[in-house]
Amino acid sequence: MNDGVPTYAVSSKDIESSQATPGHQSGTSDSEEVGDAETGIDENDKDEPDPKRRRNTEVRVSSSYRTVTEPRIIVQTTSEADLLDDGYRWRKYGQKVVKGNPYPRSYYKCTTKGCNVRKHVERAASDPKAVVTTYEGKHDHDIPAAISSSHNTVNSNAFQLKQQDQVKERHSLFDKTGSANGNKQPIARLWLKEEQIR
DNA sequence: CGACTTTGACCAGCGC
DNA sequence: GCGCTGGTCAAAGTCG
Repeated sequence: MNDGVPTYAVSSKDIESSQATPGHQSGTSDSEEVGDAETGIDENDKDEPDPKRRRNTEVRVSSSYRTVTEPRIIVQTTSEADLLDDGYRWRKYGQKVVKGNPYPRSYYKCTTKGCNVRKHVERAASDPKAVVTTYEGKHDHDIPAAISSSHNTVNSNAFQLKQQDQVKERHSLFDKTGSANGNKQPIARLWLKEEQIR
């Protein structure tokens, strides 16, 4: 997959299972197709294609274009919440159902100006409670102070340290506040381990 | 009013 | 060469 790209993964077993999932049929692409409803809508006016469609995009930054040189960090958390608030602000830009996993994968971008960090969030097929977050790139900025979540800030600091020092360690997150308030933020466990994925 | 989410479509790589 | 799959874009809609 990626060669020479340092990838920090966690619980490779889970990741493996979520990737491979043998015995799982794709079953996608129901024979839905465009049936009939659409037809008859300004057929003649082909001059104006769907506004949704973007035809002439100058430069597409497709995944394949990227010369994967950014560090990829895979973080697995055990949480009931889909989105793990790590202190940064993210904007969702897509969601896709990937093969072998009944749960959709969500794509987020860091909304900080100039920061091109992306992250993918998906649940493990085998364990719905396991949320796998894949970070691509590194934040070249501080955690936005606007984020009002002290407990999360602690988490992010720890995470940032992991990124920088690349230390392998295990962390318990949201522990103090999570149990104290016991509602907004579920207790999540973050497993960080340095690992090379080839 | 601004920021964010949702959702469908497009595109390129990869496998068969 | 074709079809499938994953990843991203962008407009519309929603919420604070």
